[in-house]
Amino acid sequence: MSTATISDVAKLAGVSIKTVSRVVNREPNVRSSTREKVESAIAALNYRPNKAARNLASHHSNLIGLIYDDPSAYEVPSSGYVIALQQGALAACREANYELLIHPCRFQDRHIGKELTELIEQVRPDGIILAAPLSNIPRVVKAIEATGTPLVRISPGKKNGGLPKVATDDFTVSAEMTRYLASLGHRRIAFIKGNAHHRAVGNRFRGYCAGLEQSGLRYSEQLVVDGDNSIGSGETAAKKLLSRKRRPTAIFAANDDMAAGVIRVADRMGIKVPAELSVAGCDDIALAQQIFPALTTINQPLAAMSERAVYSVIEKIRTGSIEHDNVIVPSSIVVRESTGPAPRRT
Amino acid sequence: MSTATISDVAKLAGVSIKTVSRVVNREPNVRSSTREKVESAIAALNYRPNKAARNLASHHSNLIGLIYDDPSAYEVPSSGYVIALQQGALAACREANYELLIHPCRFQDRHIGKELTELIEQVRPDGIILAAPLSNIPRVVKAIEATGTPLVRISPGKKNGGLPKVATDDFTVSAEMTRYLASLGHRRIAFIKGNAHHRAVGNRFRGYCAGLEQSGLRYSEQLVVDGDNSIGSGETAAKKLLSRKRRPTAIFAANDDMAAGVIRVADRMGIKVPAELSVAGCDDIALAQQIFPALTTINQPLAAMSERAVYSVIEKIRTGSIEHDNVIVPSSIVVRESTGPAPRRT
DNA sequence: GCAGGAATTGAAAGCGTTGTCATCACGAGT
DNA sequence: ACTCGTGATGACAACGCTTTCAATTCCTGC
Repeated sequence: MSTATISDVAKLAGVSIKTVSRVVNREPNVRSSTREKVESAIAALNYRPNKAARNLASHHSNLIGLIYDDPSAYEVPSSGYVIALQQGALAACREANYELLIHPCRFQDRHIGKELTELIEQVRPDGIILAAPLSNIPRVVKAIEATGTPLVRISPGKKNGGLPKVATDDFTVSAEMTRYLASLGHRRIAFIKGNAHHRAVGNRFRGYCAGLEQSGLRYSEQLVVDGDNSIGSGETAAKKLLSRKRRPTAIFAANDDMAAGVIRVADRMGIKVPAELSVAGCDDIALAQQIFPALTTINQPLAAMSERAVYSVIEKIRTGSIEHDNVIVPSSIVVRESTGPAPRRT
Repeated sequence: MSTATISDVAKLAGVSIKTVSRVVNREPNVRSSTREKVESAIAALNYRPNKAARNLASHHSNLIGLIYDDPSAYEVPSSGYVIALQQGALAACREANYELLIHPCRFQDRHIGKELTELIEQVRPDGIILAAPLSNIPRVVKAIEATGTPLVRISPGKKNGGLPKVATDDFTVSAEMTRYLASLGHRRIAFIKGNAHHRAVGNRFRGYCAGLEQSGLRYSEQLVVDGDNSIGSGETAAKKLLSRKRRPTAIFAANDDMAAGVIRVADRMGIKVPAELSVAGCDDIALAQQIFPALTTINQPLAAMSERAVYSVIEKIRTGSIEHDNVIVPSSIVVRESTGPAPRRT
């Protein structure tokens, strides 16, 4: 009884294979008595449709590709990012009866365009989810677009054509974080910018600016430093900021790694967090709750985003278009131990 | 020119489709002039074999399933484990031209057996890699075995039938770590056991015992405490050990999380690491190099193990058996900052 | 120059579905 | 009763490849 085929079922149920196919695919126009006969035959034979045959006949692969920046390319891989991404995508795929194919790749690689083209032509996924920061790399996006495969991007920084995407409102929530810091009494709130390649860096910075204004604070170039998203760059930036005569009482970094760097430097300089300095990050990576003091940050609903992205791409596959092609998933600030009231005296 | 098929290539090259098939599959007995004709036709048409058709005709799915414990089921997910696992498996799959299908699942789930059976019957992967700690759960292993799909387990604790596996020699390297600590002058080396479900916990403990003996130290029940692999349990164990009148000068924990807990507690108690207390862990997770002081630990070559596992399972698929069905991947101790010479006075 | 065997090639039959279209049965409308 | 329309069902041709086995070609040795 290795594997029953559709014709075995048809024979047992006394109908044609087409009718079995109709039942299996939940197509209409099958008398309920017939449906029952077929269903019991399916149960009796433990029949499972053969995916390969189905794919061949229907010209679909039933595969969704999830493409993301390879975390193992880095010294200290931020694997939580990928896991969350996979989790959401897997949940959606399971629900919709698709298979998920993962494809980590390195965007520094010069041949990444060709690599992706090859991959897509060989595997022929029905749809593709492209995660940040790859969703920001034009040659990556273009290579995928050129294959004609439905594509949904996650957190693409810049807008690009009418390509469907799923993102968070970095601007609004960064402003919220800034206002939160201001509400704690901080007047000198510094900002560490991130690597221009990653995420919606610009939006975070603009949110910071807006938050200052909304809190009646003046923007000062003195309080803004560049970083590149690494812990090390956070340390460098912190050293610069904290060695000023009138140092900031709060530092808001565009990602958690840089915020962790800030905390490390403050510790070395003997500056107490949060008593003398409040530190806030962005992304809520696992590290955020592992360091001491635990980091106040902005959560990044990655799983929710990838789940929505999969739903969107499936909608595109099935209907040929996407109703909401610019989904915004809400994010919020997560208050932990690294932020507190501004110190009394400066 | 949507997609060229094998007959398009055959027509252009002036041969039969069977010959094209031979060239594509690198079969022998094709005249090199013929091969060249076919190859240039393939290039001209940008032909890619259709996987679905190929799978249907050959009764293979070209899929390897990687099944592992779902990290997002935990509070603080140890995602590095999964990423490393995926990395090795992906590398091997890419090389052998297989697709990798990932399937995280929760072993606490009572229906996990049925879930896996369903998965395998529907997707029909050609082979399966089962990672620890799932590789230790009898009902999981049995469910997969029952489907008849080739299976290779990673780090199964207990032996089980002649099932092929890939593992590290936890016993030997744990003994090595213990000897290393002894060589630093430590006489009272404590051990924190791990959760009995995870990994080859017994082997680590036995390695510790052997290491003591090899160093001429006496085993003492006083120095062994139970843990459950969590940071919290490491803290609890550390409190117990460090509040003794003659406290240990070194603590070797069966995993890194517990070792991190030890360091945290030592910090709170004002015990300097490594000056007054050496701490060693096991697994070399990302956290190990992020905490301060960076943790001396035992590396776990997860990527190498999953890569070997995939090669083994493919061997099984192709030849029907596996020559080396018990691969041992070497692991070694990684000395960082958390261990040092034993303090002079006790 | 020819038998014999190995190397090379091809024709045709699947593989297990879905898609297309024809057919059939059954009521409603007249 | 008779036609029409609609819902229900089936026959059969794809889908693009591998497999099987027969046919052809090419050598080799005598």
